[in-house]
Amino acid sequence: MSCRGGRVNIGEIAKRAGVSRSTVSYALSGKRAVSAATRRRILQVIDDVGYRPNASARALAEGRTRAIGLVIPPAGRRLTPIQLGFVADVVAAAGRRELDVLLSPSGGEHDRSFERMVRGRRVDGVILMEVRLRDARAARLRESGVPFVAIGHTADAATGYWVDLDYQGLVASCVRHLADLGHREIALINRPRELLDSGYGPARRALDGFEAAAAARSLSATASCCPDEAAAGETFIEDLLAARPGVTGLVTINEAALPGIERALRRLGRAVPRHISVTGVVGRHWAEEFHPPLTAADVPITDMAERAVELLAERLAEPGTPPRNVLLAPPISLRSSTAPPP
Amino acid sequence: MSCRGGRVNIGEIAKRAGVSRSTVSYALSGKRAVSAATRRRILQVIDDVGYRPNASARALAEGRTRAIGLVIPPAGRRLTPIQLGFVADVVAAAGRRELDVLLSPSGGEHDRSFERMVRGRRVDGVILMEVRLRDARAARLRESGVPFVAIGHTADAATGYWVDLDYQGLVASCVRHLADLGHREIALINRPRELLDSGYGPARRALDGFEAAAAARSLSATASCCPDEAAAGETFIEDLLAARPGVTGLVTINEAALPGIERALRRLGRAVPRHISVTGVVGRHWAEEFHPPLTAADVPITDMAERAVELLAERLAEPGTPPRNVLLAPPISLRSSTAPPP
DNA sequence: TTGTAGGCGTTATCAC
DNA sequence: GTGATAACGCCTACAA
Repeated sequence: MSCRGGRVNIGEIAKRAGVSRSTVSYALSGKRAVSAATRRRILQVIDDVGYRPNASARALAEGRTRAIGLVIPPAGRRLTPIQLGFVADVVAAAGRRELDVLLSPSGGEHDRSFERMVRGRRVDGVILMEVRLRDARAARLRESGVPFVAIGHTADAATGYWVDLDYQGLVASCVRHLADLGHREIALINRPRELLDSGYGPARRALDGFEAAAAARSLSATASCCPDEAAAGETFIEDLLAARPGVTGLVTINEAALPGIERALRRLGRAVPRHISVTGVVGRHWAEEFHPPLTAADVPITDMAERAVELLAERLAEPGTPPRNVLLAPPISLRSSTAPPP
Repeated sequence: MSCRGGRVNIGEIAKRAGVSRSTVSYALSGKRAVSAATRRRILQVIDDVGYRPNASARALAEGRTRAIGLVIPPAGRRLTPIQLGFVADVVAAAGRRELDVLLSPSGGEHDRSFERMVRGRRVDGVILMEVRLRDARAARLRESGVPFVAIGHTADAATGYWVDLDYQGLVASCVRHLADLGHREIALINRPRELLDSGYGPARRALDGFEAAAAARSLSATASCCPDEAAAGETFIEDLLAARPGVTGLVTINEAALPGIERALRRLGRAVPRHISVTGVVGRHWAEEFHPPLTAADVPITDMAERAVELLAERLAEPGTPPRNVLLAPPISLRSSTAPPP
């Protein structure tokens, strides 16, 4: 294809190929038969001048943009590596389906871009990250009639499209794993309190799963929240072990606190897994960086991104179909951070 | 504004307000005087039905999309937290200017989305992350005539718009800082070798700055590359100190290796900064998470994002102006990881 | 197999 | 101050 990316439009191609504009259009879309000869000629010209249909014009005519929106938490709140990897994976998955991705931070009061996307029909559908049990953005999308897939589910789970991780089941599995090893006193290191209080699903359900499983096995269990930071993880462990020195098993869904947890345990002379076992649900990368590598359920972000895009694409293709959703429960990868208590 | 986000277009608003479509348009854009009364009436209707101009139609008519593209490194290569924070910051900065952001991974062979963006006129301009000294994507944009701002500069620095960090100067400052403290034997921990070899500017210029400054102060200096991973940082330190036990000063621009560096130093019994000093150029977060907090130049991602969007917006507004660029040199934040050598 | 023509929703140029 | 009306570039009946 040549250099001049100038102002070539379909009419120009038609003229050069000696056909009508519709023929060019059909040669490209394949929605009507075009003789092999003309098609070849047209494609040749297109390749020569480096033509590509104008996306805006196409969107206007077709009534769809071939783009999806990805609503991310606002920039202020630092994104966790998991969330950020997810963004990249969504873009990749969408790209495979010839969909472009428009990013919109939201949740703060900069919902301007959110509104632009939604009302301005800039996108055909939306993937909504980090959904709360009751979520204003989800409500907004619903009332605007914009198809969307939520990452995490809302309170009315049955009525929408979503992809989520089975935090409840996974955390319960972790608890049972510890119980099976003989642990009697365990603790949950949850995400920050604000998240839990605002009805953030994973935090909520992790807590539920933890408490239920601990009760079922009659373990002595404490659950508390911890800010998403290494430093916070450090003081968390100090405080925890000061208050409850008998704890021998830790379950965490707070990956960002992990480095601090590791540091504190080492400093306090608690070897993992000899003195204390650690497990939970965290990004694979974090599990592997922990010392010793963490026995944990790895958050399958690439899967989640792929499924979310798939669901959305499906929903766009077949608007009528009943809601579908996906609850992922990745296996717990056995590494070396758990063992029987001392 | 009301709920029905349906198919309202400007004609519908015009009808309800009892005016022509153009009047509605002008009431919104302000490009023509509209009497206070009609304007009020129109805005009232718009607010009632929740109308927003269709972005595609507007783009087609105006000849610009009010969207910019952000070209990120492909998903495969894990994005560093700095890069990821940058994405969020760009989106925020663009949002402030009523610009939407389209994401496109590139560099791998998924250049389809890149081409879609560029040739399909989906965006008015592009921000190109992580530019190489000689960069195919930059060349492509240039020949397509798409305005862009590069993060990092290409070999022909003078001819383009870019925003970059003065790695050369910053690393040199770090070296001089160590020299001033009395260090005589230092080492540079650079980004991965592939990046250096492929002409990745920061790696290249960090090396240059390091060698020049070390030579100027007649320090004994080694520079090597290290993969972007904690584990790699760990073995890096082991190898380095085995080979050159006399090293007392470390300069790094590899933030991802930092946790490993910290672990290795601790395990080898080298206290920071008593036995060994550490400094460099890394994301603020990483500097603060290091123990003890790192004396280092903090990569000013928010600034860089803001300036990049600003430059691009300017370039879009005034196509004729000569290239502008910004070389940021943030101060080195004094924390507590450097001291005179033992 | 191919061409003609109308429409998608805006903005912008004329008139009045 | 305001209203018609022609682009913008593409898609897609409807004809031929």
